[in-house]
Amino acid sequence: MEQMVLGSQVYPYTTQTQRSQCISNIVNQIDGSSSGEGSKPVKRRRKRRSKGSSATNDDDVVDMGGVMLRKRKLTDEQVNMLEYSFENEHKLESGRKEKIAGELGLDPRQVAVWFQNRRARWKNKKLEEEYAKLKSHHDSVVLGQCQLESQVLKLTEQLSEAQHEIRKLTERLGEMSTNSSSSSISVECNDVPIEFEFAAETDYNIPYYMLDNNYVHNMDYWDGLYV
DNA sequence: TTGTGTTTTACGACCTCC
DNA sequence: GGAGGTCGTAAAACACAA
Repeated sequence: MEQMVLGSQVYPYTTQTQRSQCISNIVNQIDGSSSGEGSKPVKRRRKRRSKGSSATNDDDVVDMGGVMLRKRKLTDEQVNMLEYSFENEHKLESGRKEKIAGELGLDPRQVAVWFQNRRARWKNKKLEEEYAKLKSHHDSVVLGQCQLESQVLKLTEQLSEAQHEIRKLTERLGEMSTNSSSSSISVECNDVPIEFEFAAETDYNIPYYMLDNNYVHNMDYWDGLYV
């Protein structure tokens, strides 16, 4: 394993990629320490730990040219405890933060950051759940709409066929009425009994139709509406 | 081994509340 | 004004395919 040294700090690396990252980290460190506190507000360079140093416990808090780099990965136990605490209360007041930090051996700032990130993850999850719920509802509405549209199509076809039948019957009745003295005639269309009544002392060419004992439409009115 | 995508930790900027 | 919140993002850590 190769290594680079900056002051008392050692940056180990094994690959060219890691070497480049070591260089990048060192350059960043130098930039950070050399960029003095100028008159205008300067963005402070973020404290990052070096790629080479594996970090799992408090021993990983190292001094990098005056910048303290803390451990990155929390232990499973710490995360479990934080999760448990988060389930009880998503907000983190000062006293609770200090208490958790003390119990877990963490910096209060780390606890605060962990809660901030955890809230963000929780919010994202909630949004995803909400989206899934809305999408499911939307899909079922669309499906219902499709079913209704197909039903409308089917009924429209049936209506058209019925109108066609009625028109043919009317033509036949027109011919028959000239030879008949009856004021009504009963026929069947598609197994549906239809009774035609001719209004007395009125125009024989404008009949009313009874379907299931209900007057439904005048032919011209129907044609005007649906054809 | 390396490139790449995802997750986790950490921070800066800005906002709100007391 | 300070504490603590969100938001956006950097960068390390990690997982995994090629």
